[in-house]
Amino acid sequence: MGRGKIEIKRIESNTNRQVTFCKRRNGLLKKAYELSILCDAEITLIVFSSRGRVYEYANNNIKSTIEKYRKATSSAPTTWSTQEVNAQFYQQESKKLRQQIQMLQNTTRHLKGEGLDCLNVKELKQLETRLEKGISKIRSKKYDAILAETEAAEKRDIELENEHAFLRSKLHIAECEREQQLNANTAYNTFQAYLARNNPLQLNMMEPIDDTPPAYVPDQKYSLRLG
Amino acid sequence: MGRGKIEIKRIESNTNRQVTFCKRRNGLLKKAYELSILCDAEITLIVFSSRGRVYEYANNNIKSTIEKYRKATSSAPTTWSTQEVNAQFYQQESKKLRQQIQMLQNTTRHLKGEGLDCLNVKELKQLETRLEKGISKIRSKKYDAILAETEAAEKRDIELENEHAFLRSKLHIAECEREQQLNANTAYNTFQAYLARNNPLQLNMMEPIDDTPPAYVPDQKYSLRLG
DNA sequence: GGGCCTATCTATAAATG
DNA sequence: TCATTTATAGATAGGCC
Repeated sequence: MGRGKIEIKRIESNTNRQVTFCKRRNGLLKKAYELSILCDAEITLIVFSSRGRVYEYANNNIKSTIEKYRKATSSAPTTWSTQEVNAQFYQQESKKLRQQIQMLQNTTRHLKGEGLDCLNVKELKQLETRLEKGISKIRSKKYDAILAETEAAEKRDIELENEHAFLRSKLHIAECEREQQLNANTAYNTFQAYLARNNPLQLNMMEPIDDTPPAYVPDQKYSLRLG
Repeated sequence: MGRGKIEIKRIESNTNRQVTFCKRRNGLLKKAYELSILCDAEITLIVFSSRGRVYEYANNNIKSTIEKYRKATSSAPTTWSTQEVNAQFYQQESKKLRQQIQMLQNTTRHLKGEGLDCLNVKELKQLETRLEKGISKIRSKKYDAILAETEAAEKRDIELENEHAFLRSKLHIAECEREQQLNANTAYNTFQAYLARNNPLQLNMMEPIDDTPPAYVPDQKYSLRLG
């Protein structure tokens, strides 16, 4: 139906295919709707376009229709849905894991000395032996660990002591330098006082005096003496 | 398309509805097929007749298409199938259980004195204390068990001894009776010999002699003595 | 503007009452 | 079966990101 008859095979032209998809999809959905109404049928129609877009028609709940279809076709119950298989698998897995946990808990309880009533003398002796082995291993490991920690602490002590000594020597040097500077300053001040008392022309008295001592104090002294 | 236009509403005539269903269903399936071919679309079509018969078209695996649809529409993940919920639940359960097993195995290993490298001195000490407590409990239980077993053995000994004594006394009585009988027999034989030597009439000598002694030997003796 | 989708028009094929 | 209704091919335009 259309301007010409067409062969039922994939339409090569992208545009034509796209347009035809749109038209025929609408037609299909409409016909599905009409059939469901006219004949009281339950219909689910799912269409994926080639680019992955999804269109659907369902006159009823789509999931319930799918479930109904599953039941209707599962007379051969060999095919399980992924979810069903998963559920079963993990259910069994859980069961096994729970059993394993039971056993492990029993073992742990016994090793902690609990729930021993079900054991006889022989089993108690075996348990005791095992615990003795364990405790000896633990003590050995503890000894190693203590040794290691002690060594680490000693090493840290030594390092600290070294650093301490280094800092002390540095401080000593700094103090010495400070003292030298103080001595120098004292000499300079003495010289200034001397100038104030003995310079009749008041030379240099108006110059600002900053904290840093003049670089060549001795030269000044000498030059003054020579002058 | 047909001899007359029809209104889209449920066809009341059963026969007409049936015929229309058959025709339109085939038409729908055909159109679905054509669309899937012409436009390279993935289509699943499920139709239930009002009498419960199922018809379907799917150019691809119907289950995989349905799964694809689920995923495509599960941007609103409010509706999960029972199987999906189950699978998820048990999957999480398995995960948790596996973690629990991991922890238990670690604990057990530590209690056995294995895999201790990850522990520090404090943890090792705690472990040691715990093991010591365990071992003392086990020893106490072992002591109790040994005691119980010893007591049971002693009790059994006593019972055996009692039984032994009882048997011995019974045997003693039996031996006494036997001896008395032997003595009685000796007296009888002596008497017979006496008869043989002193009885001129050979009275009673031809009587058979059986092993069982006569019931009243003493009386015979006395009677003979008196005679 | 460009790619993708849909609507409109019309002649004709297809569906179906 | 077949008259008649419907669907739609082809071409093109409109709308939306």
